[in-house]
Amino acid sequence: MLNVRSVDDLTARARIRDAAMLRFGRDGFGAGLRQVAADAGVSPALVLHHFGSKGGLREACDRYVHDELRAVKSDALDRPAGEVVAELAATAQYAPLVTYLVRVVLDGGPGAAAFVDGLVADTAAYLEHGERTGTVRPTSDPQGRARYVVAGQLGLLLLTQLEAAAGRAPSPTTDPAAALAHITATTMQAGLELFTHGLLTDSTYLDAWRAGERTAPPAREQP
Amino acid sequence: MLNVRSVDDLTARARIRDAAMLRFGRDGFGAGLRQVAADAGVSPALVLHHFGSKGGLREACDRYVHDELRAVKSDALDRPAGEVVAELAATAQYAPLVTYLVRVVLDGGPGAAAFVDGLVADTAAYLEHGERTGTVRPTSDPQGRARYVVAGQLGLLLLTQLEAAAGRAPSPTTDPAAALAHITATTMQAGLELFTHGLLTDSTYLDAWRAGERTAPPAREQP
DNA sequence: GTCTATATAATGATAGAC
DNA sequence: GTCTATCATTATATAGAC
Repeated sequence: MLNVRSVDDLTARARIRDAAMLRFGRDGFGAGLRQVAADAGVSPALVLHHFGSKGGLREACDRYVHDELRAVKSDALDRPAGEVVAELAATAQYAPLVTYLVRVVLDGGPGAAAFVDGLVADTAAYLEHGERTGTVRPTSDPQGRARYVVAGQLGLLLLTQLEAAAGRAPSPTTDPAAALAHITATTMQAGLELFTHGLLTDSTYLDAWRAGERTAPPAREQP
Repeated sequence: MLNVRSVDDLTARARIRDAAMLRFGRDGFGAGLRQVAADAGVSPALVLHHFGSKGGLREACDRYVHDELRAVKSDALDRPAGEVVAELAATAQYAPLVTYLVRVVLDGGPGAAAFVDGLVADTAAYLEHGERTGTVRPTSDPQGRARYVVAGQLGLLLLTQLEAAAGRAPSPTTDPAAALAHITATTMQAGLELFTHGLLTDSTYLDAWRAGERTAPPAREQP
């Protein structure tokens, strides 16, 4: 686990960084330095004194998240990445960190692809471990499957954020625990069913795909 | 189908709108009016003359996409929404429209939630149709399942965009057909396997979840 | 309808006092 | 380290000529 610290005994630099993560996470990287400074209770000039430029501030946030995440990951090597992230997101202390991370992915910068690559690799490793212990089915395309699983989790995160923004679900930044409970309540059942039994009743589509290899599926009149 | 029109015989207003959709879709809504005007080959002032404000321009783009999509949808009522979107995305003429749509969702405005709601509803209806015809398994949570499927497709779209931005995959805006082919090649097999057989070997997790109802899954030592 | 020129506000960034 | 004051640039938006 990481250091649990009170809010007051942070250096101004750390306070600015935290404020930036929260503000960028909520509003995107279009948010202004003045806003970040106000959130941190300092002058705009101090932000640039500590981080040089807006880009520097952003990089500092990226580095911080990266380091924290690596610490958490080494603490949870045998668990699925999605679950660890979900647990983090439900912890008030780490929720802004996850929100920021989602924003980085949504923003689509160069760091985003690398981060997602890491998620896919972790997931692939975890699924392979499941295969060895017999709980996960073997697959002909481990990488593709891991990609699919990660994509699903990212999409779910995106959906949750949209619904929170529309006021239809608890906000992950305001009430992280409630937000996770909401995701769980609305998707766990369906997700487990899908992962247990699949969606289709038989393998005609899969067989057709395998037969035609790289051809479009028989799309026109059935799923 | 919709009107096929040449590029030249568009009114300036339409040319500006198209340029805006493309630019906003590529760069996000932070893109400036000057850039849009330059893309359309007009002066910045003309953009505001026609649309009043940047917000007005954005609303015009939203309306246009909404109308086009409704026309396409009425033309493909019995097909899965994801497939229709994928087909559109692969058509050079409509690719910018899809790119813009993805941007709207990523931006997370009020229209985004409504649009996703529509996708979920369509998917739920389509899956129910599949249940009736016997190709899709019944579920205890149709809405949740539709949400899950839509989330997966959104996540896949997001992943594709990230990889394209990182230069590791063909760009959906530059070469739409190649981009779709790439998605298909990298995920269709794994997706079909997942939808046909699921991911888990047995129903212990599902059973445990159903028994505990609304409790967290037995996460610690297996998927 | 379309332009040039301009107003006004906000942005990131700098200089220098304390 | 932290501030106030200010700069240069860009943003959206307006006024008015053609």
